[in-house]
Amino acid sequence: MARARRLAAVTDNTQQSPASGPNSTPELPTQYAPAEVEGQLYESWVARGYFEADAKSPKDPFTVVIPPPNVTGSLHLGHAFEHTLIDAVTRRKRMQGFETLWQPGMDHAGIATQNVVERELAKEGKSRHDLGREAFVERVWQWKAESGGQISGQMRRLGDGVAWSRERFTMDEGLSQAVQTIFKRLYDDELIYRAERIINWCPRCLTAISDIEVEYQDDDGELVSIRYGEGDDSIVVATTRAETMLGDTAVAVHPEDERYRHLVGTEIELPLTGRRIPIVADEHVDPEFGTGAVKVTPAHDPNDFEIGQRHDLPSITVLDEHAVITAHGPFLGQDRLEARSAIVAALRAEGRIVAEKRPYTHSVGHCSRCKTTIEPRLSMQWWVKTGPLAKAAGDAVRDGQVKIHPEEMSKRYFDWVDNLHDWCISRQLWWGHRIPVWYGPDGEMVCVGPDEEPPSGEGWHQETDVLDTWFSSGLWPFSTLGWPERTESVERFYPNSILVTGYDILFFWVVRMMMFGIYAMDGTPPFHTVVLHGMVRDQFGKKMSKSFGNAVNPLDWMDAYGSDAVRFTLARGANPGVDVPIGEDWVQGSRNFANKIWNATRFALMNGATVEGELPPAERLSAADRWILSRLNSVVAEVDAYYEDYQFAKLSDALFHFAWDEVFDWYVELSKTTFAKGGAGAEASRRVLGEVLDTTLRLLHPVMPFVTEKLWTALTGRESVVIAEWPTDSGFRDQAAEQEIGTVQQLVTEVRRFRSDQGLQPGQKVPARLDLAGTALPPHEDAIRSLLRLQPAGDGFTATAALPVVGATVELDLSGAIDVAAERKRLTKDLTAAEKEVAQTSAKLTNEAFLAKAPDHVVEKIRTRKAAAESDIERISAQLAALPQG
RNA sequence: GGGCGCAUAGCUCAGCGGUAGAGCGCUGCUCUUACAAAGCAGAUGUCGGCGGUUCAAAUCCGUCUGUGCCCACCA
Repeated sequence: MARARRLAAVTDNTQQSPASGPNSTPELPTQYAPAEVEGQLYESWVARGYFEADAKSPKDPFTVVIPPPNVTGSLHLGHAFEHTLIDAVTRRKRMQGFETLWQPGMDHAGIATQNVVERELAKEGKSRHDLGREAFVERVWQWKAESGGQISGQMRRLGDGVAWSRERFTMDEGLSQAVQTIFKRLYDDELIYRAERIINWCPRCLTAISDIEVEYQDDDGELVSIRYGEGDDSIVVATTRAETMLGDTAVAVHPEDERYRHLVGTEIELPLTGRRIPIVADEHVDPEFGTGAVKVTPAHDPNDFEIGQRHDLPSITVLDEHAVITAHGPFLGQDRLEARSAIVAALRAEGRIVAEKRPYTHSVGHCSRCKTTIEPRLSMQWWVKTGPLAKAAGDAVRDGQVKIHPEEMSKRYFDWVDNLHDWCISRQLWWGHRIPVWYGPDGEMVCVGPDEEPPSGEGWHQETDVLDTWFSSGLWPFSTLGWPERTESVERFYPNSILVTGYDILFFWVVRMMMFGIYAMDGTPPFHTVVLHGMVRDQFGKKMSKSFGNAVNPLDWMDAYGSDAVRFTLARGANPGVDVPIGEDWVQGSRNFANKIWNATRFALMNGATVEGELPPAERLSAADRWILSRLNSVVAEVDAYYEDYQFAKLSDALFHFAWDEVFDWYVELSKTTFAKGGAGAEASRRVLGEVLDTTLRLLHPVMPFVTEKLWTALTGRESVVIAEWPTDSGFRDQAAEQEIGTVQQLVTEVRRFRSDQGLQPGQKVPARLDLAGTALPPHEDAIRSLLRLQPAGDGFTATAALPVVGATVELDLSGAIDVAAERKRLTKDLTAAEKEVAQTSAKLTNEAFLAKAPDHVVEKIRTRKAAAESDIERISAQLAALPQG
């Protein structure tokens, strides 16, 4: 209450010098309340169309697509992070006058979404088969409607400046056309084919998945050694997957292996089956491993499949799609794990287990969606022949058409594209783009383009498989613009300017976009620059996960501290390509920063800061004014350079320190004296303060859009900072002023230190005499006295302390005796440090080798250091001498 | 098995050849007319170990230890 009354009084005092413009009597509370500010602002930006992009605009385009979030749920902190970076970049570009398109949308996320909806159904005790394909897909669309709404609500909350009117979904009519078009084209170019191969099969999802959807983990298995054959002709194989032996069609040994050479070409009996299988020689076998003999199961192991191909072996499938044994006999109908122990038991009964099973840790593939152990399975699937596409995708980066930030990441990119296997694109799912191929009654196969009628008639039916979800997201940079139509948007906004995404989907997504973009768009890669960011982690650098309990819902933090605070924290942690730890304390810190900006702007408004009119010429400005303008322009240049290099942490930090340490802690404090004096000096400072805040708010806007909008419009009375011009460096620099203010800061800090050490309360007024002769400080005497709470030296003034500093002397009259011991201790410590510095620098400056080889500026620097240390010694000695005895 | 990276203040991280930095945390004093979500002052590091290059090394090279990630058809 008391504070509120005091504030009212202050506001009254400033009535005598009102600011011009519509905001001269601002109604800003003393604390920034994000919740009251953020909500309304976003919808007004949307309503005014700031985020929409016009393909007909004469401005240069700047395009970036959203990495489409899966419709499986809600956004997490990682999305908030990614969106903050993209939003910051696009907001700056918009302010710089580009026709800016941030393309929004979502991904249907085939297998992931199907799984989520199947789980929903399971709660009702149903499976998708109870509904049938059509009804199930309908059900997924319903889910999409709900989940998608939630996601767009979160994006609004974050402040994402996306072109909502252009929002797309990978299962849209238009995007589905794009999918069909590219499929048909690839098919006709023989870059898509159908073939029976060993694929990664998930026995729970009941679909094939691609190599990168398999996650390998070390699992504890058991290696058992089994004797095949009888007597001298027997051979012992080692395996972790005994159940697949029912499908063995050979035993392989290394061609050079002396132990088994005599057996190659012979046949032995496969236990439990009565079948006879050949022993073949194959380079793939490692004679050092196990017994040096491998059982070969072409239908259930990728390596064995290849051995089978080389030796023309049959493939016998013994596991069905659920990974249940199909081979007739005692094991029929058993699950793979059940069968494994049953078969080992049966073999033991026959005395064929020669070495007891031993623990063996090996890498086993799991479905990235449901964690079920992958079953390699021979099956008929659709493939993209990646060779030529991947070559082009690699070359585009190699020849510099596409740049990857940070550059070290391009190594990983090359490792990947240069070793790419063909891509299995068919999925045995219901949710997704159905493959546009029709089969005829006589085994015909017709690929149907988007403008063609599918064949009809007796016996024709469409392929039931759908496409891998990454097939459609690979088209995202141009399908969202209306391709395959040659729309104005395609012409204008392709290629995209940049892509911002996590390094974790470099292979999944970026490589696919590169391949498809170059292929579909006549050799033009989809973007010029790829900016890869890290993963959000908790405050200890641990991975965030629901099961570990350290996952954070970004909305909770946005509710508590505001979106700006969350965004600023994330941006401030965003060093290129590395993971970003974030903790609630840090978000609080950012909220404090927002509040600080809020209050500094309140101060400016209460004191009539203005942005109207030309900036006064340098001759009419005080040293403080020139200093802060000089610094401001340096910071503009610095922040701009950081933006061009996607150094979000650096630019945020630079702004944080400039605003808080320089503008708020010094310039604003100095200006209090100026404003109190009034006159032309105050008039000029009001304009300068307005300028500095105006520019600082613009610079901060891309990262902290809400609070800057509220304050900037209050300060300037203009429409919106969203469409304000991005600041440019005017080139104004004033070394002399920077130095002069630096001296003021040094003096003030030194005297404050003394006051603090002497146990003086911060507010306590102290009579003092200032001798500033011979320095540039006289114009700052009032400010110095005010900052240090120094009163004029009255009649009974007796100096009890004399502080020589920066060539000036400050004499203080402390009513009681000063703590001489404390001060002496302090000064002695400083003196020792200074003497050490002199010793070190002197040693360098007398070192012949150093003088001969070090560059001039380094030598000069050392000289300066030595001189500074020497003058410190002089100063401190004088202070020590001036201390009263006792 | 390959490849990449990291070890700097209590915590999380910048710096990457010329006096050790930031945020948070910590200590002390304060409601000093924008802000206690604040102000002022302060403490804190043989920059993982060992060698080497250099006038000069947290920074470059080698090596050891610890640690993280990615890739791989280890039966």
